[in-house]
Amino acid sequence: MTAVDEPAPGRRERKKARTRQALADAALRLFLERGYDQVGVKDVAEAADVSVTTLFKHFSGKEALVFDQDAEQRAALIAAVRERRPGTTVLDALQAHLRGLLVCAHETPGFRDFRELVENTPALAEYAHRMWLRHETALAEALAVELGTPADAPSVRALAHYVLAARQLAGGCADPGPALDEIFTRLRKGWADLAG
Amino acid sequence: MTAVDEPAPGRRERKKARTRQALADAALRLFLERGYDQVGVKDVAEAADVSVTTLFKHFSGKEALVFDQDAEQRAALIAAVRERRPGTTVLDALQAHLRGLLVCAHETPGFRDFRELVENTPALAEYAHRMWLRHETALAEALAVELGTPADAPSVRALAHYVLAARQLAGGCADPGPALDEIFTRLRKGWADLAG
DNA sequence: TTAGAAAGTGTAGTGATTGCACTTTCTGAG
DNA sequence: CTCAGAAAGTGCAATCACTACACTTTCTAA
Repeated sequence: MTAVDEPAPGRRERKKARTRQALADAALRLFLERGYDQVGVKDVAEAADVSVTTLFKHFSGKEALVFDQDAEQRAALIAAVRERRPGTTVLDALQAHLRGLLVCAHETPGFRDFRELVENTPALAEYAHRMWLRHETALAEALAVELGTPADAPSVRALAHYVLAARQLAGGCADPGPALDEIFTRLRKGWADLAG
Repeated sequence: MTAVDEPAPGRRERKKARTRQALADAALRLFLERGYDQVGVKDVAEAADVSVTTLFKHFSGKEALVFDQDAEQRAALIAAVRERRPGTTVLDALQAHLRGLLVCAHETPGFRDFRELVENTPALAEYAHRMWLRHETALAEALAVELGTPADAPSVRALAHYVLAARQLAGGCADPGPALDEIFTRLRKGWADLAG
């Protein structure tokens, strides 16, 4: 939805993107087939028909091969806050957004296997978690703007962190939906003076 | 403070403990001197006068060399909840405990350098964080006992997680003390029905 | 047209971590 | 006391992610 880069694709850029995609695809396929630990970066590179050196020019590490969505994820999160329906509180908007993510992960057929792979591979689970929590600062800034407070206020940073953490917290429960509701209800009480 | 293991030390156990300690000491010294990344496990092993293989029989990885306090840390956390002064709420007790940790890390001269080392070394910072968050389940159980709720209730798990996260949250602020107070005030509001 | 940036390659290396086969050192039952 | 075996320690070779380097092959843009 946020397409701002089509001014001069150039053959070069196209090839580059193609290689990158080939790597990501090969990686996901192999990981799902054999398991993360049973696949070496060498295998991925070979499957994508490039050298290992090239692989590392495109991705910062083995885990990064599976998470190419960082930017989109963050953009969606911030958009959920900034472009919420008028009259909606930020917490309502965030709750809805997180619910969407949970549903997507749990019910979309394609995401199922991916989700399982990540959850059953400690290295990947951690990486995903780290990556997700890295949105904390961005979210805190967005919240600060909406609430009219400084972005480095402890209460705002904490709220941002707690909202993000709510995802894993709810996701780890037997029944994620109600769990998410409960957590957000409590957050609303605690932050009633800032976000209703 | 929790000494329950003196039944049959045996020369063997003693030597084992000594080797372990020698490794931990050598590691901390070298890391502080040269920096974590500038020291190889080989160097540590040599400094402690054992083989690299032996080092890995004692510690699960390079990072673990610096964190030998996992069990004590958890015990202290749980104790802060279970052995709190009568009439004190669990959140009061936890807040006091966390404040103690912050003060200790910031003012005790010996801990200063250690703290800095950990914070300036991504690998260590992450490891410490992971390790700390691993107390979540234990804390949730302790809380559940005190509050008379099931340990896997989302609200309890979330509270445990949020309390633990409060440490880093406050520690990252310019003025940790007030930040901690503010966060706990909000948590108390949100969880008023469970922990006053 | 051509200089140079950018993509890609192969080789060789480092550093953490593991497996294996082995020696040494204690401990506990007989 | 002694001896079998568990546990601690050793050395070596290998794996695996990742990096540095020096090089070739495109493309692009002035």
